Amino acid sequence: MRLVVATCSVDYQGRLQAHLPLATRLIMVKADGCVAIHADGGAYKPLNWMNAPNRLVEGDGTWTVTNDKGERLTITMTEVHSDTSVELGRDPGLEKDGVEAHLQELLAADVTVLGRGWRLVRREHPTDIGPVDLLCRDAEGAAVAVEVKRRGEIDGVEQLARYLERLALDPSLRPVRGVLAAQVVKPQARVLAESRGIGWVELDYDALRGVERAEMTLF
Amino acid sequence: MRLVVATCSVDYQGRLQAHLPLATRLIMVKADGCVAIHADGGAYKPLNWMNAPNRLVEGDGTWTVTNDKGERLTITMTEVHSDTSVELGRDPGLEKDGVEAHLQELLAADVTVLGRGWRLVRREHPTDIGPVDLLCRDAEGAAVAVEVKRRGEIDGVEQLARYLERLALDPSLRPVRGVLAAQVVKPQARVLAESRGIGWVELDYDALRGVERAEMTLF
DNA sequence: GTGTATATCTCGGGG
DNA sequence: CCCCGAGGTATACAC
Repeated sequence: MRLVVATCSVDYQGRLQAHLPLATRLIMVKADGCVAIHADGGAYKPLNWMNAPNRLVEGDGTWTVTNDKGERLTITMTEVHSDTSVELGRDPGLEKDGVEAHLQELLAADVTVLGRGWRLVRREHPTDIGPVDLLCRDAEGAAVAVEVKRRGEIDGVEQLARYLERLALDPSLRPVRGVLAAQVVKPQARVLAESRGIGWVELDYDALRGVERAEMTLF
Repeated sequence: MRLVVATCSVDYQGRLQAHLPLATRLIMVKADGCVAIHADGGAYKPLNWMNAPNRLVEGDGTWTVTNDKGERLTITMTEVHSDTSVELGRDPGLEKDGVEAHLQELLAADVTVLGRGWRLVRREHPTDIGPVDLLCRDAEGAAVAVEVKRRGEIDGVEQLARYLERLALDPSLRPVRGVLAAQVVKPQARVLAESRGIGWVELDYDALRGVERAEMTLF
């Protein structure tokens, strides 16, 4: 990784046009070639950047970074305050827990959390516009499509509604109803869901995990 | 801005739980207090981070960053390879051109681009689920809701459809139709729009800007 | 490659 | 503060 502190102006031309007036900034060049220009604030997002793969040409006080999509980043430096490189090596990567995929796993392991007597037919049940998170049958044997979210918002309801439209075309599933399952279901999402005849349920992640742990201990 | 290169492991607990095994990384601390841990690849996004405002406590080989939302980032360093600080000063900020807001401005300045004889009623016309980008009247005086996007995709059609549902409840607007206006309208979006009776139009950004420039020259 | 969904999204605006 | 919408979203994954 190369770290350059320089007084510079920057121009980006590609998906939009953007210009940074002259100021002192940090320019980070990673091993994969990506370039990021950071100010001393504004969370982790750089002011400007160019992802890999790209080509970096260092000219006289000007760096030009281009890629195959026709994007171009031009850094014009009036003064370079420091220019250091450091070898970091390959990173073992981030281990996550508590994202939607995990929530879906926990639910799939015991869909009776959603309703007494329910059973799982299939995870990631395919439709022609994308996969439904969980396809279940309720105690009466009726099909239920479940959309799992960390946060239940309007777009989750829309997504489920689109799937329901498709699933309803399959005679073996009809009639099919939908349930939005999330740790939190926002008020707007509740309103929209109810107005479309879609159910919703809030999940307790820690309890789900506790249930799983208890069962793993049991067997 | 402070830049520390260290061999460290990292744990984050908050919106999810995440762990980074021991490896050498760059730790960036900005003037506003935000902390980001970068590997030597993976675009500009850090592996782990903590936004401002927060509290950073430096202990013996361990940094602990906490905030009021109950999030906690713990960095355990086994070796510090370098630790430098640099004064960057306040950044003048990014100037953008070519984003949706600008597209909407250009369209609002001349809605006849969308249809002969159209006139603009209001920009950001409010509904109870959000504002419609442009509300117009066509040559016959019928209401038209226009959703402006840089790229017209399925979610833009859904968004406009939701607005149309609401607008149709207003007798003074009924009947109201919708048009998705974008520089590019994706095939799926076209299909979905047409199946819902929503129109779509592709815009030439440069031409729009040229028209505006020409008019500004004229008057 | 396009298409679809997720994200500790980030960021900004409005109430 | 939350809610909502845009983003050069980025990123992963399926087709």
